[in-house]
Amino acid sequence: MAPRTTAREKLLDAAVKLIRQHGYTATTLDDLCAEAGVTKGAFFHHFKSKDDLGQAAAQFWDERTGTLFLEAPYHDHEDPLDRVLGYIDFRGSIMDGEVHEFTCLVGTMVQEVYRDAPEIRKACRDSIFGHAGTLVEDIQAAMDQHGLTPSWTAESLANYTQATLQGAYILAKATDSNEASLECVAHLRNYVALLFANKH
Amino acid sequence: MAPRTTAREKLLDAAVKLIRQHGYTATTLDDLCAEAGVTKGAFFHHFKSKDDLGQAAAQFWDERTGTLFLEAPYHDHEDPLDRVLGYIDFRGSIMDGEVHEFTCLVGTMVQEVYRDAPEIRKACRDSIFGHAGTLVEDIQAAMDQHGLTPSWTAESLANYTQATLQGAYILAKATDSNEASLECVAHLRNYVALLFANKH
DNA sequence: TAATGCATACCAACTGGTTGGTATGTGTGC
DNA sequence: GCACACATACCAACCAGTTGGTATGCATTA
Repeated sequence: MAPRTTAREKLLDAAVKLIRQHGYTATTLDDLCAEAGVTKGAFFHHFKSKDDLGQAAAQFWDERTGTLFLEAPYHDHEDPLDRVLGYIDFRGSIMDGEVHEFTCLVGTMVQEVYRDAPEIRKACRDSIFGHAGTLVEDIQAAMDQHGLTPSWTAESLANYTQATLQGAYILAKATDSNEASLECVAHLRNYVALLFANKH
Repeated sequence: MAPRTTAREKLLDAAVKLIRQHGYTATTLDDLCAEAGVTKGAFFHHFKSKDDLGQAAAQFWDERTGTLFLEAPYHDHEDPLDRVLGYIDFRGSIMDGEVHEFTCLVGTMVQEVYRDAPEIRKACRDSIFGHAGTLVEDIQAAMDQHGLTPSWTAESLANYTQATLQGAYILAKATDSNEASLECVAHLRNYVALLFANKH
């Protein structure tokens, strides 16, 4: 990925890192500027307020992760079910390194700001549900291919994957480890496999 | 439940309410004292610091929710699988009212403090995994009764229920609604039902 | 071609209000 | 009297945001 050169991009990178580590409120403007290597003046040249930065960070996160998933190998499978299972496997494969490196910016941020910063909440919602939306087509295709007409929808299953992954991140932060999180990914994979195991 | 009479209990109630609404860091000592109807002097008589209150709040949450679940009707089922499924149904039945009323204090708090307040992180971990632990016996009994010897463990399935519920709370905060959350509970229930649907 | 004016991207210092916490005082019950 | 459970007043540090400035680039004009 091209190195960030502008102050705005540096601040967004700093926001992704520090907010995942410390939360939104505990991350101060001074922290962000120090991490980005710019001054408060530069900050306020690009952002109207701290909340403006938070909203931009959620959108930036959505774009960046969107690119990551767009280029992920699970799209290469021909079978839609393999794509869905491959997506879950991919999510597990990137649950590595320091906890803050693989946990989610928007899931972290929305927990504490959902009442006080509606614009940030909406940006977080759009990121989470927008990302879930990228899975719906493959899930629906797998349902059609298997002749499934269950009581649940492709959309609710897609949302469910995001909920369990967000919850896995909470377990990671609670334990400061990825062990319980990876077990959750295995259960999620098992659930999807079970759903489509039934023959029609 | 008996009304809270001491300042300490009032502060803990205030902490549960305000931290679920605003997050830990954004909830100030002044906010807590105002909500509890006491002064800073009372606060610091009972708590050494804000972080001390945070740790006590996590423990208080664990005790209070422990009592709630201990008295929940799902224990009445004779069949252990019915108790597990009943537990999930119960979790869904209390996902009602204002979002902050049914979301989780410890899941909210650990997201932002896990690096900066290890004592709070541990109290949150103990609450989450301790609560998961209360399900292990029923899950194991259901496994034994159904003759299941899967690759996963009762403990990992118990942890998985907590992860998906925590994630469901994140979706609730992102959408300011319980709709997506209840769908997640339905998927969780479906998964557990599927696991035990197989005959031996 | 050079001067000028303006826009942009910053910088360093500053500000008013807030914050977590401290010091001291007071009332009550034993 | 002392311990306890508070209340009040205060403090130093911190916070988000502001202010006045500089440096640079670009378009326009003479």
